[in-house]
Amino acid sequence: METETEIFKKYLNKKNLKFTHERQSILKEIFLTHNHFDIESLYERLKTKGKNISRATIYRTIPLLIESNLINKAIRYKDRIYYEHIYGHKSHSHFICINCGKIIEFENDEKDKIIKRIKRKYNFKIVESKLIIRGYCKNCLKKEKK
Amino acid sequence: METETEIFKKYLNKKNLKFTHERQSILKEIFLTHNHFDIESLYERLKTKGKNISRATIYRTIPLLIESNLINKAIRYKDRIYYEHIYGHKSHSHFICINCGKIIEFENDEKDKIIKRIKRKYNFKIVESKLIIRGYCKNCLKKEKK
DNA sequence: ATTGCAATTGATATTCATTCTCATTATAGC
DNA sequence: GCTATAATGAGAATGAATATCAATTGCAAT
Ligand SMILES: [Mn+2]
Ligand SMILES: [Mn+2]
Ligand SMILES: [Zn+2]
Ligand SMILES: [Zn+2]
Repeated sequence: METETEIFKKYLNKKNLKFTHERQSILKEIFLTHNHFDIESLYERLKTKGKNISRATIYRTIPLLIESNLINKAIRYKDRIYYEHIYGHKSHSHFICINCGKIIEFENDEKDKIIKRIKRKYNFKIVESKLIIRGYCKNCLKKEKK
Repeated sequence: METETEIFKKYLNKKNLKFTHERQSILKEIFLTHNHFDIESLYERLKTKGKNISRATIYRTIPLLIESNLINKAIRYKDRIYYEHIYGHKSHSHFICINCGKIIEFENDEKDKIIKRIKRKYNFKIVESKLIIRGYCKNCLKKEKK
């Protein structure tokens, strides 16, 4: 199985783009843990580690990682986009708690069936599909009752 | 079957809010046709008809209509939110063409099944759920080939 | 009809994520 | 190392959405 770095390098090469230190640091930081992340927190995490990479560079790198099929937009919450790894992870959907922001992933093989049917029926070229559930998590419901 | 106006009035009443001319005009314009719409185009449509209602008022009225279960957020495209009627319309999902913005609605009873299962399994209180497909429509694919 | 008062409005300022600009610097192939 | 081209950082710009606030309106009680 190829490493994330190999995949990213291959992609950049194909597009005549460069594997800069900044892109390397961003890639490394993102794949350090398997968490949903947003740009601002990624920026802060890098800063903490002494990597003063500008927000602009991060914003410019994200689409490249998406194009490389390494990450994806997972969900939008409070005007921020949360991304996630997809390389090496089974496809899944998300529930997000409107109150506390907690994200729960769940399997849904049925979704792929729906997508396939729609694709056949309408002759679309599908780029992405998402099933998102918004609501209140167990914890937040408990608190509310008090 | 109650009219949209009756429903909206009832909701406003319950919340001690007022059925103003502005809110009436916005409601009327929205339910004039069954189309997905965004705030800016709604603002323009009202203007054309001599209703100079400020954007602020429209932005403030939309959440009230959502709370009344008359409309809903349908899809996000190019940084704009597109809304749609839900009152009197069967639940459905959306495909949107990334190239031309065309929206196609499709039935998906399976979605409700998924949602119910997830709800049971995790004890969520579900507020909304969406299945969205992004890609290229037939027309845009045809053009691309040339 | 008048009053009183909370709700509403419009104009404008503000916020905030994201994108753009551009002068300076780094990368990679020769 | 040299060169062409891509990339970067700093800060400005954008644009949808929200907040502010003085002036206005709706409506229920008199
Ligand atoms: Mn996930
Ligand atoms: Mn629709
Ligand atoms: Zn929660
Ligand atoms: Zn199209």
